This record gives sequence, C-alpha cells and structure tokens, in this order.
Amino acid sequence: MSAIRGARERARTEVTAAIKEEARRQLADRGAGELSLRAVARELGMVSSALYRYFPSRDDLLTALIIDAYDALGADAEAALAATEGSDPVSRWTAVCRAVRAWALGHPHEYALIYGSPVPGYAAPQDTTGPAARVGLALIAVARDAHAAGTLRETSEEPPAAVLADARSLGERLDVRLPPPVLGKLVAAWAQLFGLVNFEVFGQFQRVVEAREEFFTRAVADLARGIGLTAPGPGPSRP
Amino acid sequence: MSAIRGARERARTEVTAAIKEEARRQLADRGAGELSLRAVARELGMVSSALYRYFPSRDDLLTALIIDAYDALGADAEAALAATEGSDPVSRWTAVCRAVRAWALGHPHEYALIYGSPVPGYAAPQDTTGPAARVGLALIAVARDAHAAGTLRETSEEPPAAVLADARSLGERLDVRLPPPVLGKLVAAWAQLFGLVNFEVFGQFQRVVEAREEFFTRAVADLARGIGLTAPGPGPSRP
DNA sequence: GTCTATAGCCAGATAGAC
DNA sequence: GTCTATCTGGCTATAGAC
Repeated sequence: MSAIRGARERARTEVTAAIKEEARRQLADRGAGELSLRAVARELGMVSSALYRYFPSRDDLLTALIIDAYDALGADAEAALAATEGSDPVSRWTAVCRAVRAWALGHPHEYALIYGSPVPGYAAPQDTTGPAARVGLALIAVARDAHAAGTLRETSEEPPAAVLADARSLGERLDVRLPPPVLGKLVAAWAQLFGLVNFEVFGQFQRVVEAREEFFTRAVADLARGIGLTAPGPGPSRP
Repeated sequence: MSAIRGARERARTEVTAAIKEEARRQLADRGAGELSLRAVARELGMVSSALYRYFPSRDDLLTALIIDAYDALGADAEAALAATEGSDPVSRWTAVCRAVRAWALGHPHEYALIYGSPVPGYAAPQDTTGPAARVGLALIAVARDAHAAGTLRETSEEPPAAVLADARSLGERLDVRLPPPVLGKLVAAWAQLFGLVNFEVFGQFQRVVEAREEFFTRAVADLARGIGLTAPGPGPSRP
C-alpha cells in the first residue's frame, strides 16, 4: 500500500512538473498576465478541468512559478558564491553578479516574472519572500566574509541617519555583523545590479551597449569597489 | 469651412485624449498586456468599434501610451536639468534623478509600461526611441556641462577596449564631446539609476528600505561621484 | 484523477446601416 | 463617426459521470 502511494505521489509530482514546465514555456509567448490554464492543458493533452487537481487556481500556478524562479536564480547565485570561496572579494562579488546575469539572460521570461512589472491583480503571498532574498543574501555573504577576513575597506562618509537606521535594523534582522554604512551601500548596489540586468534583458541597451558582457563585468566590479570590497592585483584602485 | 475643420479637429483630439486617459486609468487595474479596447470604450460610453476611428488597433493605442509616458518622464527630467543650470554637477545629477523617481512614483503603471517587462507580443516601433532617450540625454547633459566647466574629474582607470569602443561610437552618434571612459560610466549609472527606481516602484524595498527618499538621494549622489562629477561643500569627497 | 458539458464571462476586429 | 450585429475566438471555474 505504501508502494502504491509512492507511485501515486511520483505520478503526481511528475504531472505537476510537466504543468509547470509547459506554463514556463508559455510565459515566453504570452506573458505572466495572460498565462492560461486552458492553453497549458491543451498543450499537455489534458482537459482544463484536470489541472485544478494540481493547482487550485491560476494564481497558485503563478505563485509556484515565481517561487521556482527565485529559487533557481538564488541557487545559481549561491553556487557562484560557494565556487569562489577563498578568492578575493571583488572576484566573488563579480562572480555572483555574473551568475545572476547569466541566469536572467538564459531565462528572460522567468526573470521578467520576478524582476519585471508586477503581475496586475496578483498579490505575492508570503511564501515568496524567502526565496526572493537568496540573491541579496549571497551578495551580503561576500561582504561579510571580506569583513571577517579584514579585506573590507570602511567608508569614510556616514550616510544620513534614517538610512543608517534602516541598515542597522536590516543587519539585526538578518543577524549579519557588518558596519551599517556598508550594509546601506550594499542594498543600493543590490538594486543597481538589477538595473544593469534589467536594461540588458529588457532591451534598453540596444544600439547603446554592444560589448555587454565586458560592460557588465566592469560595472559590477565598480559596484564592488564602491562598497569597499578590495581586490589584489596590478595596483590598488586608489594609488 | 476652415472653422468647421478646426472644430472637427478639436473634437478629434479631445476624444483621442479621453481615450488615452481612460486607457491609462485601466493600465492600473489590468496591466499593459490586458489593456482592452472594449473596456475603454465601455467606460467612455462608446461602442468598441468606434475606437477604431482613433486607433487602428490595440497596439497603436499602446504605442501612443508608451510615447506619452516617455515624453512625460523626459519632460520632467529636462525641467529638472534646466532648473538647476549653474548649480554644481552633483546637485544637478541628483535633481534629474529625483525627478525621474518622483515621476515614477507618481505614475507607477505608466512607469511599468516603459521600464518594466516588455509587453508580450508587442514590438515597440521606431517612434518610441526618440522619446525614450530623453532621460539619458538629460543625464549626459549634466556631465557635458561639467566637462565644459572643468568640474569633471577624469577617471584614472581605462575600461576594457570593447567598452571603450561602444562609448566612443555612442559619443559620436550623439555628438557629445565627453571622454569615452566617462561616457561608459555614465551609461552604467543610467541603468543603475533605473535599478533603484524599479526596486522602489515594484516593491522590492518593502521591509528592507524605509527611508526611501534619503536612501535614493544618497545612492544617486554616490553614482554621480563615481562618474567623476564633483560637488563643492564641506570637504572634498577624497580628502 | 480524468472526462464531458456547461455557465457566464471576455476579447479583437469587421461589415454595413445611418 | 457612431451605431448594431456578427464572426471567431478566448477564458476561469464548477458539476457530475465514470
């Protein structure tokens, strides 16, 4: 009997995966707002009502796709972080950023789902916040490790008090021991990273930037230096 | 007869404006992908087929909205530029950026239309590129004026050759005389600015950044300094 | 879990009268 | 320019048989 249940559960997860896969495929053609259960069912050779056994509504399917996207992106970012353990902070930062960019370019529609315009009429449930934080946490980890290793240059200028307070509270909430001014800069760099990725994925760089990989790598390395991460190599950044 | 034609044309532009206005209102509820001519007509007390006298298709209406949005945002950015003529470059840069942010926060759905995910199945026609460039040109103007006034600090590090080539070609195309390394940094800062605005408008800063205005102002001032713009005031940024 | 059938909607676009 | 009417398609979601 447990063997039967095992088989049933296996079948269920397989169909669930197939539905999500087809739905992801359709994101490309239609966009998140027009994601249609019927169309997914049609393509899968099922009838639309059968899908409701797997996802109680269209929004639930959308939520599953969003969580999957955040998790896939987060996993790649974390892999880049782990793969560069021991390297200098700027290289690690750049590696994480490049992983984000690579995933975004490889999955533009899923990327749009999580970092593009919010889907109208769809409110993200609480379940998405955990996966959504993974990239940010990977970036923070770079700075945290650098701080622990003493390769983090402290910034001379203090941010405004309100910004400092936000950074302090964020640091406490995440239990990360970093100077609040650094954490503040990190949050800004996090948003700016996605500005670069957005513009490339969404086509704003057309006829403006052609050497996109080099451009991006350079830009995020500058971001890293702005935070206070330091790189060894041919001469310090401030002679 | 010319009076009649004048009246007719006036009526036509008035109806056209009413259609666009209602369409903008609906962007908020439905999103760009779901913008519906029928719904617009219904709300205006017209019948759907009547709209086709004003916009030959749904996509044409969308194009008009996109151009209007780029123009409205661009006009605000240019106004900020003009209002700060003579001020120091960092203040001017910050003013233009703040104008962008203010417009985006005031018109989130129109903002999403132009800087969010591309509308699926919609290809932006060539007409949008001119208006789309206005914000970027305003930012460039800040640096150009600073360069002319000698308040632009040249960067010490050269970008990679390919990035330099892009910057050079962009500078020629826009006929702007700025050191290519600066222009390269400017393009990156342009994208990064919209990363900050995106995260705020699209809700990514929820539970992360509360003092948003101070945070933003600080971040874009840092961007300006990264480009080489200098501000007078209490101590230089590099003592 | 899957099926048929159905309810109750919505859309873009066109034809032709007035 | 606006109307009615129509074509041709789409959709979410549920009920109830098997």
